[in-house]
Amino acid sequence: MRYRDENKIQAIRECAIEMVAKDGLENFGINRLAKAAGVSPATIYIYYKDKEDLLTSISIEEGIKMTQATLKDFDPKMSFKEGLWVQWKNRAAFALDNHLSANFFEQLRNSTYKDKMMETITHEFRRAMGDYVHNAVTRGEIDEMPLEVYWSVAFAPLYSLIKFHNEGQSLGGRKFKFSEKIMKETFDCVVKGLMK
Amino acid sequence: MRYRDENKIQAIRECAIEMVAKDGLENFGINRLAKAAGVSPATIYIYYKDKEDLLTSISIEEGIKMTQATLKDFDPKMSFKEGLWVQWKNRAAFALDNHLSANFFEQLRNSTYKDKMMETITHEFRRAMGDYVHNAVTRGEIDEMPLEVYWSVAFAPLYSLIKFHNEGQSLGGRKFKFSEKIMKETFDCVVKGLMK
DNA sequence: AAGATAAGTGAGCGATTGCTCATTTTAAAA
DNA sequence: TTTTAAAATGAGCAATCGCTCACTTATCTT
Repeated sequence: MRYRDENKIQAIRECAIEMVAKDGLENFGINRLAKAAGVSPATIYIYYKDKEDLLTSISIEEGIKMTQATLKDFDPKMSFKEGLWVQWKNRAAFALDNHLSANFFEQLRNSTYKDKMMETITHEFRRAMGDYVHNAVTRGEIDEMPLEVYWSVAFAPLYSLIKFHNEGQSLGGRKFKFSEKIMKETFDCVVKGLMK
Repeated sequence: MRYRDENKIQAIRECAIEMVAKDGLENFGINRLAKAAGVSPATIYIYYKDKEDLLTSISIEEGIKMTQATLKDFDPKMSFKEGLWVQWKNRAAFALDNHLSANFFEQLRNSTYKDKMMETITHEFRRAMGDYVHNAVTRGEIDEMPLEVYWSVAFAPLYSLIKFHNEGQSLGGRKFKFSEKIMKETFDCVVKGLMK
């Protein structure tokens, strides 16, 4: 027997993330990836069934990493405001530290691969958020609402800010820069809207 | 001389939008497009310099249509709350009526083509929003904030809701359905957070 | 040392990619 | 009617695509 070379599989994963993030999902290809990772195209098919399997598998792994990072020091029994703030800080820190992963994930989430990848992620999310949101409702901190509405109000603004920052986009004349101060102000705004 | 056949160029545009929306940007190709639109591949290059020019041109056109639709019956002199509500209703109606366009636009906005397309769109947006937001600030309805923060809080939640609806995604067990009632509730939540 | 088994490879398959060019078609201008 | 010039075409180019296979290499068990 011969054991799998963990350096190889890791090189494949990291190169795939970097390529998609930098050149775009539409320019991602197996032959390119093999060359970039320094392996044979055939080697990739030892680890992944096909191109779709590779992309969805990696995006699920990254999604789980992101979810776990977001939930660091988080406890479902926290007050609503404190709990959401912990998640915002964690999520922002992860996106800044791993902006290739974050970009990769965001591209997959807006592609035809989204269905397969989001199954696992949303299940993970729901398991983690269910109790916390329910507690906040029963404590009378927030109104009951569909989880999709909650996500849209509580997280979409943060994701948007991170995107503006990471992609160097700008609506004003000067380039937008993320900062803890801006994040806190935006957070206060969102929490004020959500809480009774 | 021979005149350009407007049916042809329109067929090219509409098929491109449909193909990207349904099969994904990563599966979009010129030869496919030509076959779907019933024209020769070479014909496409009469109207567009290359694949990138085609995608960015169409996305800019659709973006401008979307912006104009969003600003229907909108007046920069409106009160903050009324003005934002008009835009939410318009934007949601457009996305439901033209969900292929909306999906196409969203995919381009999350791809490597985003830089080229967003230049024009954000300029249009800034021209339209500048006065309105400024008025709201001087009237003391909202605090001053970077345009990116404003956009993230005021619009990102709506875009997220529309995506949940159009793409049939779901966080809860049952499928999420958009409705005027849910939109209004979400809107109230957002406005409460933004206004003093 | 020999045998077994899975990891890993490089060449290359058929299909498809973005794009071009020699040619034909069309309709206005002369 | 003839000329003219742009619109439109279909065949097909070089390059690349996703993927496979016959084969070599490494490391375990016997």
